[in-house]
Amino acid sequence: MPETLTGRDDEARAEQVYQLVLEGIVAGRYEQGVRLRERELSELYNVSRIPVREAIQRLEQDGFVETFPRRGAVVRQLTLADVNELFDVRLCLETFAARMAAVRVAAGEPGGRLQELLDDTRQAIDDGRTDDVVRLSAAFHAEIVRLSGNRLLIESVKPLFGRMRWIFGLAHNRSNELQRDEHMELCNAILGGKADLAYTLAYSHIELGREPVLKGLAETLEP
Amino acid sequence: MPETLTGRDDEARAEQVYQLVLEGIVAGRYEQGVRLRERELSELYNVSRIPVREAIQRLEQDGFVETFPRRGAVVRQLTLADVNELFDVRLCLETFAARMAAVRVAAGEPGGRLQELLDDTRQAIDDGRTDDVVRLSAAFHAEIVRLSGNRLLIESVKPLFGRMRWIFGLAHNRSNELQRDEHMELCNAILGGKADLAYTLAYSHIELGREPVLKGLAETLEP
DNA sequence: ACTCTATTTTTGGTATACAAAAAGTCCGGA
DNA sequence: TCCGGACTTTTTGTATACCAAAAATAGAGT
Repeated sequence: MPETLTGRDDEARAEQVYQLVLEGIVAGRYEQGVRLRERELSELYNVSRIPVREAIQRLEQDGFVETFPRRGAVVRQLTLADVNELFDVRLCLETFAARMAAVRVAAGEPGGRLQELLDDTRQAIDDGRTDDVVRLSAAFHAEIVRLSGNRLLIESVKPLFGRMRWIFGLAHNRSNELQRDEHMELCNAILGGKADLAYTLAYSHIELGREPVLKGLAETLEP
Repeated sequence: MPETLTGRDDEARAEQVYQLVLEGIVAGRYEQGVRLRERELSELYNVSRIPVREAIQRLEQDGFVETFPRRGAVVRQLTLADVNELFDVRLCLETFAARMAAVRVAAGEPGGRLQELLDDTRQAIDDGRTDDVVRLSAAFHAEIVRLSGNRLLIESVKPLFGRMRWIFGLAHNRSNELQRDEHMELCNAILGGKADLAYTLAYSHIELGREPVLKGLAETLEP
């Protein structure tokens, strides 16, 4: 097992445990429905139960596990309804973020790393680095939210992005090329300060992602 | 001090500590900027540090305290920017909830306790029970979100409502009468299945609440 | 008054213990 | 064989005691 708290352990233990377990869940090493026992994890990662509890608590907030009183934590079972709900909430928040980002850019705020992320994605696609494409794509969405300037929005969206990452691990997505094109259009709208256009483009871009993910997940769920 | 874990303490200690501290913050007993020391709280409430830590962690997620590594938790300082951000995110999520609630009612789902809450508010206003009016008003908003049927949305909105309660404790609101009229219109739109109208009414109702709260808070912040 | 140092507090973490609730196991009877 | 209840084991939630290291505070010297 490659997952031990190696090297400098002067970092926050709870944070490390959180990351490791999260990685395990997203990568599918912890299958859905599996119980996460405190002692088990604390022995596996060589920490006491306290950081483990803290990590589990955070995993629960972020929607990866479900806990039951006196029964502990279980890796959540993702349903199609969950995915639909996730896309609906993303539509609410990310379209607003796109509009606000455009408004702020129009008002003179810097455009952040938007263009840069887009260029990097281009490179990653050309090089066939699929993992990087996914990561950069997610970073693009996160950057838009960051550009909205609304800290509460950023905070509210964070758990949604975590879930997206998880879902993408289970259900593959549509063409990276198509997505990048949409990102480019959206990027131009935001950097051009065109708020309504940014809103519309963000809406259709997110909505276009729904069906493929639902289909992909449906296959994984019922083989 | 009336705040000790009295009676049957067979309930979750962490939950009780959370509630008690939260109550203290909302009621203004813990002023903004005050440090929340683990030992202090554990002695005050007669529990060990573990439930206290868990409670503080949850208070942080819900936006009531801020924690700094090795320095612990501090009651957050609410700024006007925070209030604006909160209203913006509420506009995103609650208007969507109102629309969805109307759609679902139109599709035959039950209308929940919406009408009932409205009637109770009427009574509370007539009786001059101001606290109940505020509580019922908040419950009305929560009920709309619940009727949206989106569990992720419900979850995402919960911390926002907690913050609203806090803010209303600091800055008083506009006329209960006016608000109730708006609630009534919104209720009718939802129960009538008029999705677009529900959306519009929810939007203006929330937006109308912004200025008074900002003004009220500005006075409290700078006396 | 102001800065630098020494002392005390406080956090984040470990280890251990224990009651009570779940979960798991076993056994006898239909 | 299958079922249901009694018994045993696990696991959580919490308490207590303790520690290193960082932060806050007090103190001393200029």
